[in-house]
Amino acid sequence: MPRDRFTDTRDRIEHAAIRLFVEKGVAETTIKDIAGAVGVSEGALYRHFDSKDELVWRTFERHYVAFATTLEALAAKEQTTRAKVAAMIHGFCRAHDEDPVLFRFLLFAQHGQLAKLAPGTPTPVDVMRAVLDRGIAARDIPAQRADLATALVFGVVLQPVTFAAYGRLPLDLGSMGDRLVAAAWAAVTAV
Amino acid sequence: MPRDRFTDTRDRIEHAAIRLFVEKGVAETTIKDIAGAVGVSEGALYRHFDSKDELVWRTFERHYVAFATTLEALAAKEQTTRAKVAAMIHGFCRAHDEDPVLFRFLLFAQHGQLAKLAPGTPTPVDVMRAVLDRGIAARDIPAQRADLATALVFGVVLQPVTFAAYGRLPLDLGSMGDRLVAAAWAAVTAV
Amino acid sequence: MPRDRFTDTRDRIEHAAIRLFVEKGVAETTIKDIAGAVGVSEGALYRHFDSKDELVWRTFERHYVAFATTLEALAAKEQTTRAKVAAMIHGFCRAHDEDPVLFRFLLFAQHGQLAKLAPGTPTPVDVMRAVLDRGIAARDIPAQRADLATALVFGVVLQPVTFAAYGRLPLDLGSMGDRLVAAAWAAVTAV
Amino acid sequence: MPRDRFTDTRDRIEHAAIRLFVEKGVAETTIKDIAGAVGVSEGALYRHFDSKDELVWRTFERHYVAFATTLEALAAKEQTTRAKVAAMIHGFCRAHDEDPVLFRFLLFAQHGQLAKLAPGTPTPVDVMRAVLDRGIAARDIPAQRADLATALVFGVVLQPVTFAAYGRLPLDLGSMGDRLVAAAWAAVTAV
DNA sequence: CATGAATGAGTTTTCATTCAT
DNA sequence: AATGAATGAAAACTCATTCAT
Repeated sequence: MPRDRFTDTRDRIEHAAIRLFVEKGVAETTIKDIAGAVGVSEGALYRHFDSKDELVWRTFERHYVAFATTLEALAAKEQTTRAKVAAMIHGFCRAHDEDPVLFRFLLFAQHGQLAKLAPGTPTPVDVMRAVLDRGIAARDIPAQRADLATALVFGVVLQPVTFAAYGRLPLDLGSMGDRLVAAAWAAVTAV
Repeated sequence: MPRDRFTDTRDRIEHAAIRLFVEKGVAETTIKDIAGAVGVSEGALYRHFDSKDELVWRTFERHYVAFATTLEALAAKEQTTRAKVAAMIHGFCRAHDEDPVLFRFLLFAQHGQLAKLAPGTPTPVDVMRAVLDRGIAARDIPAQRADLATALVFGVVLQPVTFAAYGRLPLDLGSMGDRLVAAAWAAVTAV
Repeated sequence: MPRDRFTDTRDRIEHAAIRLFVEKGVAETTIKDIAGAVGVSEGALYRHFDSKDELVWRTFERHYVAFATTLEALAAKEQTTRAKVAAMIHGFCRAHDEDPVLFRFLLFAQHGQLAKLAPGTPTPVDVMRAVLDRGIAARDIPAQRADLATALVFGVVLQPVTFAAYGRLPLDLGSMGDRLVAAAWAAVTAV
Repeated sequence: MPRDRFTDTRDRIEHAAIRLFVEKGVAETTIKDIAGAVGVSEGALYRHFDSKDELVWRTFERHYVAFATTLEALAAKEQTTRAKVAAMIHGFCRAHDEDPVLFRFLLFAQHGQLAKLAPGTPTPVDVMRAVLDRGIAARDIPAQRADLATALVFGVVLQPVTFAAYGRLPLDLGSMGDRLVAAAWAAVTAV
């Protein structure tokens, strides 16, 4: 039991923290809240994280970068621009549906954290932008500012996540995947 | 006259607060920060607002409701669904360009505040949703969940705001207004 | 009353802190101790000092530099090396006798603080060393390493302070001033 | 051989602790610091010492008393007061040069520990004072307060140690031994 | 004997809010 | 109305010590 408890205390902290961060907000979540949710003392958290800031940041960065990597792999598997975009959008939906709480954390906690990313770190935005940029160069997509195209695709995908978080849409974005792909592609090509 | 000075100070407080809220986050902004930015003492703020929470809430509510009202009026002036949506999107752009900081505050600071709105209060989301819902009923827009359609339009409009906040897009959304209308309409009709 | 209390709260904090630092040690003195001794809340201290470290450092630096300046002035008034040294030693005694607690703070709290002094800052050691160095150059004192001579004079003067702190010697060093001058001079010239 | 390893670990702990105590101060040195420096776990320290306080105290007392005993033996070998004082001062220098870090620990860490010494325990100060006291009685030294004479000798010897710790003097006091003897004797006889 | 996660009591620090002037 | 020192409650963080393995 100690091994098990030991091994995943860090994970349990991260899990509980993410959930609380999404529920109440990062600043509104105290170390006491997290410790209480995990069932350990407050001091125990500091064996696993140097500070609350570090807990937030490490958690954010790890999953954020991992997600960017996942998106990149999904895009790499496809040939056409549309297929790449579709694969990535389905990747967003899958990531969301697998762990909506984590996805919301990445979406809502960005503000303070994005600036801390090391300059060259690839982000989901970068990955999408690169695909769209090449699609524009290849004339798969009408000529336009790549950043705007990226914003349109992200908006089409992420706003439903926000609506789902507020209960305005169901939690399984997967079921809307094809629709979101169609909408995003239409938005991007509607010049 | 005292009224003027009072009003003026109150406005300056609100302005400074909004700016700081957007820059650092609501929880991360202290009364001291705001007082310092305005150039008054900390205690003086309490002549104008009962509490920090009230300052946040009042500021948010006032502008949020006003913006919903503006949107409603813009939509009412138009006849067709598309024209109503277009008018509202241009309304978003205008509101953003006139005061990007305020717009970001309304967009980003929502989390804690939205739940406080009195149940019946009309929000921008409600206004847009009503127009789209009627558009679906009138077959101006293909049959679909009105909430999803609303999310798509909001996503197309608000994500560029986020990108602008991060410097990925220029601050004048107005110049992209027609493009956003086309994109939003394409997204909504791309069933 | 408010004016008075207001004006010297900072001084009262410094006074109480110095006394406690000398009595129990800097690390062993808590903010609570200091606040309790002054009769204010713990939070109140932070209006006057940014942190405990800053309280220690500011207090140390201010008095340490002031004392160096005092010594310099005392030396400047005299012509001969011996007279300069004598004046400084009497300055030490006077400073000690006027406020033994402050003097001990400067003597005992040095360890952590000395390294923080800005590179060029003149210290009592520097002042004494400069006088002795010139004395050696002028052959008023036998040729020797100026640092050693400085150490000898400081040892002769400061060790009695330590003994006084432990109750082995009376608190009025002033009464031993001439003796200390004689001893220091003898030590320095006994090559 | 458990004994050897045990002893060895214990010594390594003591060594590392002393070094850290001198570098950062006793209160500023954590059990974690010491364990890290030794390369063992934190819990392991408690096999060798009951508590941090005990570690500090035991380490201090052992070396402090041993040094007093050494001084006493050195003095006992000599006949005249001057020879006794000279032998002791050379003993100080030798002790310092053999292990400057340990010597500094005994010198600087005293504050909290001196009061814990059992009332009759002979200290270096006592040993020196006894010799000087008898020297005064025998008129080898001019009549004066024995405590002051002791302070002068200690000051002449220990201040160079402090200067060496700060890099103002070289680490081998041995080379200055005769000079320090001459200075100390001059200081004491310069009534 | 060793490990190192966990504890828990303390310590420092923050900050919205109050209040005497 | 304005001031800003002071409060007090809560937050983040530290660390000697314990304990199950």
